[in-house]
Amino acid sequence: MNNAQIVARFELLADLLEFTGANSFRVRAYRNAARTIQGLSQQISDILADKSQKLTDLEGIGKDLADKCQVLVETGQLPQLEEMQKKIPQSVLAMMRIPGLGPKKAAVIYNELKVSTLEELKQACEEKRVRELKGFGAKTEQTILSGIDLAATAEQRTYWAKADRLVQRLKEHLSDVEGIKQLQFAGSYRRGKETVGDIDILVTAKSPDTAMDRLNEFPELSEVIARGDTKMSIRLDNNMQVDLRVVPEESYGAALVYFTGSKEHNVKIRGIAKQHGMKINEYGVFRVEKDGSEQYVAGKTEEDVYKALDLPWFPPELRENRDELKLAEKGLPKLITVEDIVGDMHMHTNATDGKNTLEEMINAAIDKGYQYIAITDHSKRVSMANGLDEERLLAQWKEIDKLKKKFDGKILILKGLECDILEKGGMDMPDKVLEQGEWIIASVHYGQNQSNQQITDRIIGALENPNICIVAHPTGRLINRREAYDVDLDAVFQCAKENNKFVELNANPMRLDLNDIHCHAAQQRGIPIGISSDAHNIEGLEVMRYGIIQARRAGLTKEDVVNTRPWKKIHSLLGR
DNA sequence: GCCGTTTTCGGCCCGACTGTTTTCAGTCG
Repeated sequence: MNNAQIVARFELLADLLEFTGANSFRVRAYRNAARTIQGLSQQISDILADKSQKLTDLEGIGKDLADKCQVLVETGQLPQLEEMQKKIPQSVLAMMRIPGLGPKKAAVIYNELKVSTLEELKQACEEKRVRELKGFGAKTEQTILSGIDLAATAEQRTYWAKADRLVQRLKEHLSDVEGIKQLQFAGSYRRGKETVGDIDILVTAKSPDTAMDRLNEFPELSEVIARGDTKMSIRLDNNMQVDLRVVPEESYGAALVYFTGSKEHNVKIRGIAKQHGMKINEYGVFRVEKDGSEQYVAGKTEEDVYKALDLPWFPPELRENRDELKLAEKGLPKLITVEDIVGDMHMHTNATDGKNTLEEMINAAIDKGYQYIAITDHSKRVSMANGLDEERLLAQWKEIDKLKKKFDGKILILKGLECDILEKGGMDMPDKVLEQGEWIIASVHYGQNQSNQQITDRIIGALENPNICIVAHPTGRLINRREAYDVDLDAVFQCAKENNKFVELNANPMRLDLNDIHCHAAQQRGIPIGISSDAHNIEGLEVMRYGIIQARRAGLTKEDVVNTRPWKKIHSLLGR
């Protein structure tokens, strides 16, 4: 049983426990453990097999959950979970996804009305049976009814890049409003998560109503979920929720910390505040006096808030309660920025499935100020993309040799290829050809359903080939669309390290592969990471910034990344 | 269920908003 499967079991158990009204801290313990495991780059089964390691050393995993992990790995089952699943139909849990319906209310509906599916619940609402329950009313019934479809279709988070476009429209809409002083988008958007659930807006304003009235006029608004003195929630036509919060100026920094999250980071710093005899909430940091009174200490800016707790300001991308607090003790890393990037080493032209010509791509790269680019079209196995065979590739490289002269002094153009790793292993191009190139990428496009062993062997085989420089999108996942293929990244990293090879962070917002956790693991092993656009047209070069955000979440600095260096340095990194 | 510079018990972050009550429980972030 792999980590993802263990995580799913623990999450399900947490849901079931919550539904049965278990101690909420116990529920949280399961969720925390699931989170920790999700963030591991090593398999639980490997840790168990390694006598020098202990599961209980992991944060949030004590004796009990360590035992449960072991049982899961060894038997693939968890008796406690089986028990609960027998008692509670899984369809009941879907009710808890309806906005406004939590575990308590869902349990009442299930126990009193014997309703266990969304379909039955809809019927019960329509027959006005729900409003008869104690603690329920006509309004709640209506909320449930309108939320049922949402619960059925929801669960899909929006790509960061798409959320960003919405944020820009909201920013524009709220920009020239008289009375709004400060405005910032917070939440997972600000932390740069690869997907975003909802949009959080924080403002300071003369009166909350100015901001709320303006949001109320947003053209994409479909309904107002709630509106109080300082807080307003709306839903948009695309079902996305937007929360607006208005705070006083002296609380702006504290509120920004609070609403940027993550929840886990906040819980942690609240604990630290307590140790300091202080309290932190969205209004500020307060010293708690012996008589119980509270004294405002800080809150105007984020820097003030962290400083009051003897902490440095954390870039939002690091606020995940992974290891940022430990890092802070020796000084936070200087995270990479998009300005550090001096070249792009993965792009396609109209020779294969790209839209633009060689020269168009080159000129676009010059406009971006790059020192160099690698032209890396597909190899022939990717027939769908009109992949290059030996003859066409050599012709393209000949052309590039000419262009090298033409663009001399302006930009360096590298002869590259995105060469497929064949299903049976081996490269989709003879070595005698590959060795004439300057930057050969290896990637898996076919046979993605193969076993862990097969896929791992294929990638390792590629990295051991002296002509290969880097493995592209190493896990093959497509966010919200396709799971990663079953690959032993530990073994891949090991091989990359031994052979002076690199791994890619593909900046396409649907890929972002490697993800933040894997990039961090590669960094810790000292494997240089190449951040590439994988552009298929000139506009595609712009996705580099999404890769940078992901890299920042991984804690990468300029030094960890391949294409922050001049080409000559990269050449020597490869041991050439 | 986890955790420990208040250390093996007793905490565990904290406040806004809603709907249903008639002072508050539930939900959410």
